[in-house]
Formats: sequence, structure tokens, C-alpha cells
Amino acid sequence: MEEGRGVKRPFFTSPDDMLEEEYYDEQLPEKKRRLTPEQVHLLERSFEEENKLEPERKTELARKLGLQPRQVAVWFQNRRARWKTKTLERDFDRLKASFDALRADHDALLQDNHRLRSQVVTLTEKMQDKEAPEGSFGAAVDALEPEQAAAEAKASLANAEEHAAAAEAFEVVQQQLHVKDEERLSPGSGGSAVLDARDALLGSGCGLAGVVDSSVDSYCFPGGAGGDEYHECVMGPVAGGIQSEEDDGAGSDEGCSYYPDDAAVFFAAAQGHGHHHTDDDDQQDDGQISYWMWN
DNA sequence: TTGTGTTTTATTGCCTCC
DNA sequence: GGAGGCAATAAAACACAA
Repeated sequence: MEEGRGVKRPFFTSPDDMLEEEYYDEQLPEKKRRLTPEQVHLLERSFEEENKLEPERKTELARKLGLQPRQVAVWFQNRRARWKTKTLERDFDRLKASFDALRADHDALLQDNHRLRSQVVTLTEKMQDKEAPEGSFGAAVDALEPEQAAAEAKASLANAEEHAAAAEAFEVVQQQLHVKDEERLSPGSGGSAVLDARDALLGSGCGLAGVVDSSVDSYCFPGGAGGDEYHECVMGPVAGGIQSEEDDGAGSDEGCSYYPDDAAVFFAAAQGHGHHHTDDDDQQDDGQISYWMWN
């Protein structure tokens, strides 16, 4: 347990501050004291090395800084909390950006879907015309072989069905993310909005998302017109997992991952018609898949 | 100067682990 | 049961616009 919990005490800074300390102790014995920049600097450096504090390290740091061991422990506690908050914010922004890109893909797919449905109707009509008495053939229909027209119609129908299913799943995800966005903006909400949103995506089915172990370096998802064809996509490389806070400041958390090492998650968007979002660091430029990954 | 929002330091209560 | 971690919160310190 934290030593002295519940007992209010005056705070001590460096030995050099003791004169001033006496003044505060006389006048305002329970005033909070900010740590000096030098103290904060050393604490930050120590936090960079390891964000958990073993008893020996705590004692040593307290001795070096002229602080109570409890103050060092509290500083680390608060520092971990700040790091976590920033990490979550960053992850959320990243996920949101990816979501926006996926939404753009989705919109393009919807348009494609619409176009293909129209094509199916047109081809079907042409097929029917061709089966009708001779005088009714149009010039455009003459150009089409019956087998070719049938194959195109079949493929178009399959694509249309696939897109419709994807659109349905997408709507679910969109709603989930919208809710999480609101939760994120309301203070005091517990849990991880980012992870919850990720879970929502993973639960949406329809071949758009998958969970793999980090040891697996490829992943298959249903694709193609018949739904029984699998595209394989090679995972990674994933740059450093989730980066931690403060590359805007001391950069003290480089390489810290807030997620379990062995958990890897990615979202994949099956591509059939060349609509593909371009995200700086998560794009597979083969027109097949986009993904995000934590490991 | 003052009101207000943000950051930092510290406490409290609960939980998990050994 | 004690030690330590975390979430929630209080309150002082600080920043800054009006």
C-alpha cells in the first residue's frame, strides 16, 4: 500500500528548498508544491526507462530528488494515468482516420453496386430480347454472345449481393463508432473507446474483419463473386504497434505498448473493384486489403 | 485584477496478487 | 492480510483572455 495513506503531511522538495520549506510549514503547512523542472526531468527519464517503480528504485529516486518515496510513487502513478489517456486519444484518432477511409471505400462500393445493378437489368433485358422473335433484336444485343452476357450478368449479381452485405455490416460499424465517439467526448466514462470500437468492427462479420494471433503472418478472408474464394493477404510489417504519448514533448514513452504483446487485430476490407483507401502506414498496395494492427 | 479552464499533486476506495 | 495498482476525484498551482 502507499505509505501514509490518508495522513496529510507537508511536502519536501530539494534540500536547497528547506529554508523556503520552513516558511511554508509555518504559514501554509498543507500547500501543494510543484516539483522543480530538474526533479521532473529526472522522473521523466526514469519513467522512460521503466514505467513501473520497484521499491528499490523508488527509494533511490526519492533520495536523489529529496522527495518522499510516496511522492515518487504518486508521480509515477499520475504519469501512467496521463500516458494512458494520451495513448487512448492517439489510438482513437488513428482508428477514426481509418474508419473515415473505410467509409470512403464504402461510398464508392455503393456507387459501384448501383452501377452493377443497372448493368444486370440491362443485360437481362437484352437476353430476353434475344430469346424473342427475330425482328426485335437491337444492334447492341447483336454484339453480345448469349454465354458472355449470361456470365456477365451472373458476376454482376454476385458482386451486387456482396456489396449489399458489406454495406449492411458497414452501417452497424458506423453506428457503433458514432456511439463511441460520443462516449469519448463525455468525461469520466470508463473503459477503452478504441478497443470497444475495435470489438464492434470485429463483431460485424461479413468478411470485413478478422482476428489473428500475432504469430500468424497471413490471413484469409472470403472474397470473390461466389464467396467461396479466399484472398490471402500478408500481414505487416506493422510499425511499432501503438505508439505511446508525447512525441510532442519529451518523447518519453517510445516503444511502450498498452496492449498485450500477443494480441494482434486487424480489419480487412475485401476489394473487388479497385476502391482502396490510401493510409500512410497501413496500406497494402495490391488492391486487396487494408488493415490496422496492434501487437 | 479576476474569472475560467487546464495541469499537477495528492487522496480515497476498490481490486488483484502473492 | 499487506502491498501495490488503478479509477475517480479534490484541490492547489498555473495559464490566459477579457
